[in-house]
Amino acid sequence: MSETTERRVRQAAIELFATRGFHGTGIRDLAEAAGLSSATLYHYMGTKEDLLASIMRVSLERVLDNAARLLADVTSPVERIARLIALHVMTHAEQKLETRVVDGEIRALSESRRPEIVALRDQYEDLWQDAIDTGCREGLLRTSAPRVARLALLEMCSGISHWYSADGPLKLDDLAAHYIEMALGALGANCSIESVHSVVIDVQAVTRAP
Amino acid sequence: MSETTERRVRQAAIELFATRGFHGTGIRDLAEAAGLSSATLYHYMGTKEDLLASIMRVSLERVLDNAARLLADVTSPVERIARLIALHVMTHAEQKLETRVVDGEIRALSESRRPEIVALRDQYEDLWQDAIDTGCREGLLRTSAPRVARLALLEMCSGISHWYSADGPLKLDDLAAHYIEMALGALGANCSIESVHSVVIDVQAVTRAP
Amino acid sequence: MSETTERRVRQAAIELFATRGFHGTGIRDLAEAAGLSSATLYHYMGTKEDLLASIMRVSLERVLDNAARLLADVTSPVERIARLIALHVMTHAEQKLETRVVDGEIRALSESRRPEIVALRDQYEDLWQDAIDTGCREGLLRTSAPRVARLALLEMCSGISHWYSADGPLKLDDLAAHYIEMALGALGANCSIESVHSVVIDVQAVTRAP
Amino acid sequence: MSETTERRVRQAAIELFATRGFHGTGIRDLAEAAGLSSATLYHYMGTKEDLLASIMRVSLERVLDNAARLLADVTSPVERIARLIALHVMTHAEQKLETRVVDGEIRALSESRRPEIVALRDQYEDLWQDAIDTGCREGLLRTSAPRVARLALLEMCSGISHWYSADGPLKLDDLAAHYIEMALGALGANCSIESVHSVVIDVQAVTRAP
DNA sequence: AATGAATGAGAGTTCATTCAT
DNA sequence: TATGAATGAACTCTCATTCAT
Repeated sequence: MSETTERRVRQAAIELFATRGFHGTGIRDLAEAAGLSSATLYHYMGTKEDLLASIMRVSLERVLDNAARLLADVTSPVERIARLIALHVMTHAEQKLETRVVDGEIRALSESRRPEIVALRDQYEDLWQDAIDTGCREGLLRTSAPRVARLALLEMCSGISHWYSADGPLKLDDLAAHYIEMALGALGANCSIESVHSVVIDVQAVTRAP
Repeated sequence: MSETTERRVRQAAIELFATRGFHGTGIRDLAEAAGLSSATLYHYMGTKEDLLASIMRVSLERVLDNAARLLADVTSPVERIARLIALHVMTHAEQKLETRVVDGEIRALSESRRPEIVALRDQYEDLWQDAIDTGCREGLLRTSAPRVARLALLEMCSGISHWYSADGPLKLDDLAAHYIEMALGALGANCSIESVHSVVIDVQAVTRAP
Repeated sequence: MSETTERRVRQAAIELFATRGFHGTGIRDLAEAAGLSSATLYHYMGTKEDLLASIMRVSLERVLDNAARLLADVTSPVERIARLIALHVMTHAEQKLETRVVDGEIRALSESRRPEIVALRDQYEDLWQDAIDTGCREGLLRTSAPRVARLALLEMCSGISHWYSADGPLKLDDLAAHYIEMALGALGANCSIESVHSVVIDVQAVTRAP
Repeated sequence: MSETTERRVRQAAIELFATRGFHGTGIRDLAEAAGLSSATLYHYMGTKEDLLASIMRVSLERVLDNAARLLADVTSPVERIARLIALHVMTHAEQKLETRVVDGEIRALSESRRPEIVALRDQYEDLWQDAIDTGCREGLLRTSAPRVARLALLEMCSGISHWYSADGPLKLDDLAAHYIEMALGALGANCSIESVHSVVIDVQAVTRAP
């Protein structure tokens, strides 16, 4: 099974699922975008839903892996949040199509498929929740409803996938720094991170590691 | 043409489009949810896309109207932002299904239909942008990228439509206040709104007016 | 739902399933034979398999009903067998296509559908077995393996559905009489049925009753 | 071309065609059952239909050959019939899958392929017809419609392929004897075959000869 | 106001088969 | 000998929509 053709199929699916939605994407659209006949498509995937689930799984597992590496040995909850924000923003900017699929098409999964993906997503969001809760407990953050804060910040940071462009006026590291500042401001942290930018650089190191 | 039947159709559409997406909703699903045959459906709507566009238009025009009434005579940019946030949050909580359709299904509109709706949405978002820009100009807000701030805050506040429940532990007015605080924190405003709650009350008054 | 159109669909299905087999019959063949588009077909049936199962169920229930009426008040096992044979032969001649479907396409049913139909078939075949067993017990029949006899006779009589033609040289009542003689001969019964033909006439009366 | 692999393919085809039917069997099912890829399959067969026709041809030629050897030098029509019955029953029991394919899938052959196979089958059935006709002419059999008798008996004896099991309570030679008795009974022959069992033994000798 | 009947187009998926390697 | 890759055609079934009643 040609590795590169499979990648082409996945890439085509990511692009189409992201822009037209899963249900808005026909198998023939997919085939055309991948430069294959619709029958050949089925050499490289199971069902259309299999393909969707696989895209989601890979994406979520990658971000979970990156998060684990970024948070290892970091104890300060504010620093942990900052890193999560930077990772999230940069992931949602650099894989904007993929993340839109992950964030937006979970409802398209069948009842039997959904739990696996939702579990991965929850596992990731728990990292956020834990960091926020700890920060509150230690008096470093001020928010009256930590759960709401998590939801609000996740949505805020995910949104970048809807408009980010590498050609835009702001460099991605500046954007990430900006989001860190906004988020910490929203959480009532006195933004005393020595260097917001050093966080961004650490994230870049991890996400570009082999 | 029975007024209430039409409302039932629209309500069914809002529910299904919100939960399954436009392309994920069949005309037969719609008919069943409205308690009609699929043929009868066409007495109360044009095409499926007409119905979607109409739902969006009505929703956007309502929020624009509410915003206009809320901002009339309010000059303080911080107060204006606070009011927009409260309106947005409360609208996205109380009409969570409808707003999910408006926010999430624009891509399902055909090229010819989209501009009208996008124009309404842009008109609404411009209110936010203007308030933020003014606040920055007057030194009341501190944000290095006002456009990014607008996008981030809109996403953050819209997100409530994905999880809000009237049965939840937080009352909506508390939630709105919380969002105002988070947003102003993100914008670097010293949250010197005398009474965040009075804003919320004003919004409630306007959105419940005839 | 037009009664006659539905009948046309069923009749087309019976003809095609009988001559080409269930898997050899496409939904488009079916539609064409019924004079409908393939989409319209689905107004008159569920799935293709639903249609098959329904055809089988109706056919088996009809023959069970006829058998019950024919055997009521008949105690002589030889007479019972004779009646079952006549009914079977005449049914397999007059509904030769339908019976070929019932006899030959059970394997095409899905695992979940098959039990219901098989149960009906078994119920019918039990009537044969009971009559044969009783005849043996009472010394009226001579066969060393009653179960084998039942299987052999059923196959023998069912076969008529593969070649019977109303235009053939033998009238159906003569054929039925012939089969009764062969079967009773095979069972070692001295064919002392006073009048084989009276049995045939009784069967005709029952199968043509409302 | 590995002899044994080809045999595996044929055996897989026989099993699947017999249990699911020709049209119900996919080329991939076939490949899987034979332990090959579907492409490799085509080294060992022509088209799917070629394979079916070949299976039928081989089977029919074998039974014709066996019949010829069994009937050589046998002049008594009753003895000839008995031998044909025993051969038929034993063949349909020992090659139950193969014979089900031959008997049941002729309709799956294309118009151009069918005549050849039908000719072989007719050649075989003519042996039966001739024996029955001769028996009638010589007054040894009593049947009013010899053609019907042939059809009925063939069906009766073929049926064994649908239920025979080597593990069943009856040994095959007893079964064959039973069928001979039933058939001769049906034909009105006073079953004065000195030894039905000697017929069975002769058949076994012939069918197991090289 | 309401619907059964109808349909062309298209959905996702599998078909039998070929061919370069 | 064996197979991954490929495909046009076909599969069953659903789509959004129309129309006569």
